[in-house]
Amino acid sequence: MGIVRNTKSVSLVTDFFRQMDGAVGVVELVEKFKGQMNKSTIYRILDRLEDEGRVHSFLGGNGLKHYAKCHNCTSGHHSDIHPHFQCTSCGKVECVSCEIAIPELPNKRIQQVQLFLTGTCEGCSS
Amino acid sequence: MGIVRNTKSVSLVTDFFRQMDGAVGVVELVEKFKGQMNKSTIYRILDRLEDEGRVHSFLGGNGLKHYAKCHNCTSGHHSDIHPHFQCTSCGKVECVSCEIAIPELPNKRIQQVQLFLTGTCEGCSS
DNA sequence: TTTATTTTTGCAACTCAGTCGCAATAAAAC
DNA sequence: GTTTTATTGCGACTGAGTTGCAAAAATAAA
Repeated sequence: MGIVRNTKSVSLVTDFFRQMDGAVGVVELVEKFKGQMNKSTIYRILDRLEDEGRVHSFLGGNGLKHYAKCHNCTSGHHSDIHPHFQCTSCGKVECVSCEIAIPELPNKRIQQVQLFLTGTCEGCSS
Repeated sequence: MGIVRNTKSVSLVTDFFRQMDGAVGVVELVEKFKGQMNKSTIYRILDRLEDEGRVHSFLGGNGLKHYAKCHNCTSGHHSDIHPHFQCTSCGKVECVSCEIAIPELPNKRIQQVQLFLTGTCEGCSS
């Protein structure tokens, strides 16, 4: 259904994503907005933003839900599929803008590819 | 530490993996062995089998832990890294024996690659 | 600007995967 | 057979995520 009403909580979250590059775990978002909104509210707003194609979600290396803003997605269709990278040193998670080579498998039709990379980021490897 | 004692529970689990091709979620294992062993026991046995290099674990599309038997791994070192595939129709999860092309990213050192594929398996696409 | 309508929020209680401490049990060693 | 030590069962717990419902806030209507 998407976002219908521009509430204070909605603009807090959208503002956050506007100035946020990279991805963030829901746990951190709940922590960040604790005191400003309820945890259910965050989950619900993120759901709606995802419906609208304004953020996309994926599971981090720990299996926990992460969100990052979309770039060319529309409501109901997420078109920017890309790998995600997490630095083992600083923990930061980011979207990686590169093509994923979809493997051809005999007798299988691949519909979705989730690629999660772990390593050391530029800041931490120096 | 690995498996030190060959208990009834341990052989039930190892027997299961011996005749199991593909991967299985912990939830299904807990369900399968309900009545024969406690859920904590399953988790602990799987941990130890993984330490030993006899099974490997990964997170399924739902973020839940899955296990599959290893082929050429040793205690402390898992050498068979491969993608995993889940059929959206029958739900079956399997290990895919193909090489993963590790993407080169500027200023990043990639240490680990997790590739999870979703689609339709041969049985379900006919 | 007041009232009515409908969405959104807060809250508290819940589900479910996974973990933990500890006493009881079972395997292996002696 | 007895002792030692790993393993198990149990129950309680943690932490992410969900849900129902009444209260509050946003938009639409008057």
